[in-house]
Amino acid sequence: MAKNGAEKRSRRVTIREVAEDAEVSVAAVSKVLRDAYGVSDALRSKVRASMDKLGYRPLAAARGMRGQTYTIGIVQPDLRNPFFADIMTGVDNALERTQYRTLIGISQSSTDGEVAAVDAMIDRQMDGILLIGAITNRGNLDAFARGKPLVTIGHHEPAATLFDTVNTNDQQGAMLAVRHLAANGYKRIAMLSLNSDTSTIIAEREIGYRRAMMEAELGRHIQVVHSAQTPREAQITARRMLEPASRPEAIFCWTDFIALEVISVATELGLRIPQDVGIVGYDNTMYCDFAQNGLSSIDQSGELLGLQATRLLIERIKGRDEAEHFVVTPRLVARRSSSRR
Amino acid sequence: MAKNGAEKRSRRVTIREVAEDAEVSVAAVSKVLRDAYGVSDALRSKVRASMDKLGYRPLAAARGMRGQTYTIGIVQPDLRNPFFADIMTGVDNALERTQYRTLIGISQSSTDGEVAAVDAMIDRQMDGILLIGAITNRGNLDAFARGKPLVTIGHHEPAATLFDTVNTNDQQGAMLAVRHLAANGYKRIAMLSLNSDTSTIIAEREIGYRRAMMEAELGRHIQVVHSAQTPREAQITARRMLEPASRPEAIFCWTDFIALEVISVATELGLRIPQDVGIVGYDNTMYCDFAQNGLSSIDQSGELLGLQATRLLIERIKGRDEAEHFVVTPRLVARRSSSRR
DNA sequence: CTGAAAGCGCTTACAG
DNA sequence: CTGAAAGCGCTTACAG
Repeated sequence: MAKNGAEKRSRRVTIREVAEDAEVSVAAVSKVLRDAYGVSDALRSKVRASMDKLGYRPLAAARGMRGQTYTIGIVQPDLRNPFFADIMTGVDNALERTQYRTLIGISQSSTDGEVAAVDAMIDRQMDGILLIGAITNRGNLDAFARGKPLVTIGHHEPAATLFDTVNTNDQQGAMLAVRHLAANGYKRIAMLSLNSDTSTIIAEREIGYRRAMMEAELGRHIQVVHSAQTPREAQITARRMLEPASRPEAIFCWTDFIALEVISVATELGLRIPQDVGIVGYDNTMYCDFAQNGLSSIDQSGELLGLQATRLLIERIKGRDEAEHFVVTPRLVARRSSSRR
Repeated sequence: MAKNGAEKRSRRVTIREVAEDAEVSVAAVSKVLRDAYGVSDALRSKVRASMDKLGYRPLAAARGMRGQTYTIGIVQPDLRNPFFADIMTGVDNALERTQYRTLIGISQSSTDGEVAAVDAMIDRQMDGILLIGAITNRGNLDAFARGKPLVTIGHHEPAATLFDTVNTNDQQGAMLAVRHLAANGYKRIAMLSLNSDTSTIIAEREIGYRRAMMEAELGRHIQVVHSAQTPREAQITARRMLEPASRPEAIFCWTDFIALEVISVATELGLRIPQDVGIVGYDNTMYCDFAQNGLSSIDQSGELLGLQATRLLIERIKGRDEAEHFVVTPRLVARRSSSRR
């Protein structure tokens, strides 16, 4: 069994060996490790020297049994969405010059998957959890938050008290998209949304879409189509939407990723963008800027969201227990895909 | 300090409470948990009932102190490269119906970052480590492998004995790309490679490129240009390569991601693809298939790589200690970007 | 300022 | 088949 391999594996240097080498107590070494108060400079440097000499590294799991593991767990639904990389840039910036490391878990875009992923993080003694694109209900989120400090990104729960939320104003983001398309002369503007009755950001974007359509007196053209987020499903849905009989003049997509699929299908069908169909995405990921895409999109500052969420999480870990709810104002970035004028 | 928040946090149900509830010993509960031998059905079901009743969840960190954590650490250099998602699909498939979970760490594309990321995994008691796109030297890899079972994806080290490697034949992949371009009438074929003197897969691809160019009697046109993998750097390099004076007829890019940048810059400059410039990428990620890209690419079966690497890692965890080196044959997928004939 | 001792939640021989 | 006890590598009161 595991014995063979394990036996041969090099034993770790422990805090006890460092203590022996430095001729101090184990407790003293622990204090140096944690930068705790009440350690003389002489003792500290003696211990540091022994640590270096022996190549000591603290075992996070053991530290976690009593104190912290200095690890933040990030739970994310879909590795294929490049927006996640933007968020992570902000997270990394916030964590620079701290002892914390991040570990990423994938929630597989289902409620069960999300619960399992967060539970796994709690079981593995993360000091705090950053949950991205949550789709589970308030009850579960509260339960998570009772287990560990919790901050969500991309989930609206303004009345939550046990955890913090970080969002852009998604309703406003959708309104920016619709107003922009309307200003460019598009009237039959459809929305290609995510097939989810649990995502609050999707709900908000749909509300914004409807509101802006009404405001622009295009209420009779309101059409919301839902699709799963797999490339395959998105493609099928796009193909259906672009059939000549019912083709909208413009499509507002809930994320860039899906908008790129629509551009692809439209291109295949010989449709010209933006003349035959206008397209606006969401997230303003790096793909929008490629000349072959030229995709207009709603920028929600992923980097800022990641940065702010991480700051809030650290505060929570340090003991804050009043909730904070942070909301960023989105911004439209117009490119070729929607500029008919 | 952390006290306030921590004090309020709900205490976990421990193995001891389960034992009390089921009126058995702690050791008995542990055995049920691990599906160990020597437990009667009666005892097992009694314990299971108590676990469910109390909502018991084992604490991985505590298990790890003596046994396994049932966690596999995956270290990866760049979240923006979509090829990683393909690998993860294979990993997840291999782990289905096992107790293992994955946790992903980012190595920031530097040697120091890679060492730090792997060390962090070891400190956090992962049962095994999957290292993707390694750039560190043999000595460090051996040191990692002495700490934990280790398998690499995308790193050639055929003589390694302490860890397994999983790769496509990168030399062959590059040769496929060049032969395909040559067959399509391109002669001045340049390679846009990664700025790295430590990546063995890059080295192999460059060797393959040179070999195929010689074979096609295009040796005088050999040109290898290096760029960092940030979108910005890639863009600057592409712009330089596409200047009229020195423009190659075709560019073979070390990864799709970079090829998309080249398509973007070429499109901006008004160059037609594939007439004015032919392009082939590597990895055959989902973006290749978008009609606006139509990017020919070398498929290296990311899903298979992930699946096989995970299987090997589990074997290592279970005790295997002879090295295995798995190599997949790459395959060219031709699309519009290179089809001049 | 320093250290001995208890304990975190598990697993592992070992004895019965 | 079952259980009492030691121990994994740390941190945390507490005493000096």
